Amino acid sequence: MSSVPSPSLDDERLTTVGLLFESAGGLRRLFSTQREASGSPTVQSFDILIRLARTPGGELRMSDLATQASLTPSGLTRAVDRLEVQGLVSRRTCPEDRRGSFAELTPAGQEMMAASIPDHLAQVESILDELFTPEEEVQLASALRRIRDYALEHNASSAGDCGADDECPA
Amino acid sequence: MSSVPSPSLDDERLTTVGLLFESAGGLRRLFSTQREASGSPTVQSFDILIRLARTPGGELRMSDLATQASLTPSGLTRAVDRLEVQGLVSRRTCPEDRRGSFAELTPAGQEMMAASIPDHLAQVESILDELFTPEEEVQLASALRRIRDYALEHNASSAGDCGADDECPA
DNA sequence: CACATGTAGTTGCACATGCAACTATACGAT
DNA sequence: ATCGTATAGTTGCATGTGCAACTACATGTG
Repeated sequence: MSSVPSPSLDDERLTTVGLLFESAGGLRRLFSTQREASGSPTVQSFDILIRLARTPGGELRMSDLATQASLTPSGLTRAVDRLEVQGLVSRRTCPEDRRGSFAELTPAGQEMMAASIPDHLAQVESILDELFTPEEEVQLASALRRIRDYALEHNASSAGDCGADDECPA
Repeated sequence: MSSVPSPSLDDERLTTVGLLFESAGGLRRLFSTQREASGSPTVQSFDILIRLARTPGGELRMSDLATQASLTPSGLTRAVDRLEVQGLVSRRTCPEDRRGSFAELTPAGQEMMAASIPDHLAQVESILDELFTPEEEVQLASALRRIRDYALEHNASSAGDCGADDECPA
């Protein structure tokens, strides 16, 4: 019991999980590099901005945004603070529930995203096209969605609600 | 051009990338929660420890470890510092290249991992078994591996070498 | 209505991380 | 041998993040 017996240490499952972290981290870094070159916002900012841009109404509740961006409420507050200082995002108090706020892109934020997204999309497409067939892409997305939903459910704070971006087009 | 025209904003590719980040982040949080309960080390520490534990010789070059853990050399130095203070890891200067160091588990670190891994593995298995068929699991691992390798190659610093854990059993 | 309980978001503080600059060692050319 | 360049790893500094405590509002119960 004193020398790691490596019984199932090389279990494929651990590898899979390790790969998930590595691939996400690696991709994040990759985007980061490319983004620096473009003078665009930081990756974590971009991750927030793009989720706002992709939301039909252009605005999202702080808590939903936090979930989607894998941030705690605290982390999101600061992140939105920064974006607000940069003039890319603004807060709007929710009329029906005055505790809550919406975050929405300002016109400047919309312009910024309109300018940044094409490059990002091109990079993403280039990567996925090189690595996967369309069919594999669908399978991958499906698998990842299952993991995300599982995590959402089990990290559960206000689960069951509507934490998912893609399932919640309304 | 001033109002995000959402031309291809809902492109499935962006969703896939978003899902990758969300699933990794969600899973990380999930492990974090469970780990807290067990009094085990932090998730990021655990990520480092498990990669050491799973390496045949039980030791890894700092730079390789940094790559695998998605950390910069700087970040890894601090992380290993902390683990060294806790007595779980020790540094060993590489005899052939006195610039480099190996990080290796101390006996205490080995015990800690031997105690922690079963729980972790059980959790991972429970998740994967619930979400995927064995076949899907293989496909997922393959897809993630391709992404990781792509990122490794294109983030390239000392690529071509041997940055991958699974391909490099030696 | 008054009060207890729950939820959305924000702030203090501690910590982990990245970037840039630095040290020490290795490798190649003259 | 000596020098110049490249690589492995470490440190100063600034920043981003999480946790816990807090405020403001909402909702249910008497």
